[in-house]
Amino acid sequence: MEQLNPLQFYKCLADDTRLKAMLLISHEQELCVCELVAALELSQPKVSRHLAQLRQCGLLSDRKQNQWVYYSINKALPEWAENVLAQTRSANIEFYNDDLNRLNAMGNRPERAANCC
Amino acid sequence: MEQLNPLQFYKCLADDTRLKAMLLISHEQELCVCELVAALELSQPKVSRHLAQLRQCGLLSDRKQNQWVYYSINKALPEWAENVLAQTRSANIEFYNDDLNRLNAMGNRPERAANCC
DNA sequence: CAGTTATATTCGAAATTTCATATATTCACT
DNA sequence: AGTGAATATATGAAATTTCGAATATAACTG
Repeated sequence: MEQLNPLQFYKCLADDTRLKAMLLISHEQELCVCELVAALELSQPKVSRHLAQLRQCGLLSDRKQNQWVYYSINKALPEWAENVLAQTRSANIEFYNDDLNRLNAMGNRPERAANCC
Repeated sequence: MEQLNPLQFYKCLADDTRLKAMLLISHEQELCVCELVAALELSQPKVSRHLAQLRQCGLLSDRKQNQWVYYSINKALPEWAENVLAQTRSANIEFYNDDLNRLNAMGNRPERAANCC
């Protein structure tokens, strides 16, 4: 993958679904599609499509475990982009706070325990 | 003007003309429309339209002096947004370096001296 | 006041993006 | 094999964004 260009980076963040997904994932380290569907109250195909775009542009990584696909911030992101995300996340909690509450209220979340065994 | 929302902010940055204009202005403190037209090699109405949008969203301020309108980064920008711009600008010089060179090569630039008398 | 330069705005067309819906795939469980 | 849950993708329509071209405004110049 060629070096992330700032225009492409900001185009990725210039959509409500993608921006909230990025901030939620950044806040939670890792989220699977069904958790994002519940938190954002959006259709599964819509969420999946935007996550695919974020992965293709190099903003997210995914890992498959059992039936779930977990997305996380790509570790290979340039430092400036990491900083941009961190700044945005910590200064705009009210922007995604409702989504965070729905996430925490969600029942039947996939067990992350399996991650470490 | 209501509080700048991160989605609106990133939508403003998600266009080649607007992003380069923001980075150039951030780099030079202040630029007028004709300087941006020369640096970006774009039509005057196109540059003007994008600058108007950036001003309306609160990213830029303008000041009129004689026949020129100078645009600068809005001092009232939230700190996180200022930091985002600063990070982006210093880590992506190659993204707008050609434009900067054209700006410096430009003859007949309006005299900024009048600014201080 | 006529001409020139700098900037802004309008408007419909073109390009891009987003979306809902339907369908495909993969895996777990029985 | 058969069912259901989680995820991905294809497709054409709808919405949004961007653009060029024409025109408007405002200020300086002679």
